[in-house]
Amino acid sequence: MPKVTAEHRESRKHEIAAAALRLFAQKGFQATSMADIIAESGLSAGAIYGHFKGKDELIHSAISDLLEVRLHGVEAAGTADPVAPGELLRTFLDGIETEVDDLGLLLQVWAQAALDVSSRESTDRIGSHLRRVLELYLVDWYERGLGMPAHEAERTAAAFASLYLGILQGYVIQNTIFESFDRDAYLDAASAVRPDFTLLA
Amino acid sequence: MPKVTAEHRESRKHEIAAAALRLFAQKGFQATSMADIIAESGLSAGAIYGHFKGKDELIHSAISDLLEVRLHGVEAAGTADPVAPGELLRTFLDGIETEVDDLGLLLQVWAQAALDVSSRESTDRIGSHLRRVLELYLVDWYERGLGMPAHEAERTAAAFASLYLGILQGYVIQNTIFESFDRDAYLDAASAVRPDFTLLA
DNA sequence: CAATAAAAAACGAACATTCTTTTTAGGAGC
DNA sequence: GCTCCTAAAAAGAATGTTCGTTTTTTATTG
Repeated sequence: MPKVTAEHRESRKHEIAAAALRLFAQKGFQATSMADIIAESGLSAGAIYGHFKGKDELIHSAISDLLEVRLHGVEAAGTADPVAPGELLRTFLDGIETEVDDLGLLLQVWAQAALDVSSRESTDRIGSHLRRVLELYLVDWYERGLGMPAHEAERTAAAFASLYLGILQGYVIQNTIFESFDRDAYLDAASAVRPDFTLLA
Repeated sequence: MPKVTAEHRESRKHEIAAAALRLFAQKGFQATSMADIIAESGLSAGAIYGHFKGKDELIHSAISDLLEVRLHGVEAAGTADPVAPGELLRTFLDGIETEVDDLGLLLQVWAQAALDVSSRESTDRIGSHLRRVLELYLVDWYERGLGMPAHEAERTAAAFASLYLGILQGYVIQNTIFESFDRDAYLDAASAVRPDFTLLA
């Protein structure tokens, strides 16, 4: 009686998903055919369908893999010293750019999230998590870095976490689409953002 | 109903493109079939193919229409008094949300722009234009609203225009994907952004 | 240690759809 | 007569999926 290590089976799934993601970054989800994925993975149709019920499941699984990686990258963070928002953004982006080899892939994921509920829930979950982590860093910075009172630091951080997340998303879009995008200038501007606390009361 | 004038022919094209855009917002570009578009437009296959060489041309034409509308909305702006950035963003978003009935459509366009050069060029052109307009408003605000010296106002505006554009893009993404997105909080935070001029020297 | 049996994984040609596009013949308004 | 359209059919290509077969892997037995 043969025994199958569940790990090996899982890693094969991730292998296929990784091959699929490479194509998704180039052609998008729908324009990537099963034949493409079969060729890129170096396997056969039957092999793929042994691991995934169909193309939809493969897409969702690939997206999950991608976002999960992102999530672990964020978890790994955490420092003793408060970090300035500008540096924080740079760290996040460095992480993303090493994990995701083509940032354009994120645009595909967001577009897909706009179309079906399941993708949207995954993306929402990871995005919200990312926002929370950002918020914690900001509280730390406003409190220990700028010397703000605790409850004021929390209020400001809560308000600005979404905004910084938006700035990150804007970076991804412009970096992918705009030919003459100046990453450093963008991040310099992001670093020069100061909350006007009087307006957040 | 049918007329002979070239305008009517053009307006019929826009009609078809508008019908297509409605579907693209729901299902994305590739998953929308010609049969879908034919049904939604209320016309026949022959009519559609009389106006467009094929699906690709229809997609690009529809995207162009969408972005062109956006461009005109921006052009229409221009006020005597300097406008605070926060209010500026609200005005822009109001414009976008009335012109584009489903913001998710923008996510589809950005994803498409990541995939093919032609879409990317269109999107880049419109985006850059939008950025320039933003920049002009910002110069005005920094100079006349905040009383900054001209050349400093220009430098600051140049640096921050991309950032504000990114904030807008982040709004679109989060508004589309995040279930519990708080639009007002996001825009309030955006309004509370103050450039730290010392960091932009 | 080899031989073997059984199960899992992989193959890949074939299949049934679905899709885009073209073509047909005809009708309505100017 | 000219243009724009309809309705339907169908060609031709591409797609997702299935399934009978073959290969590889694994545990057990002689």
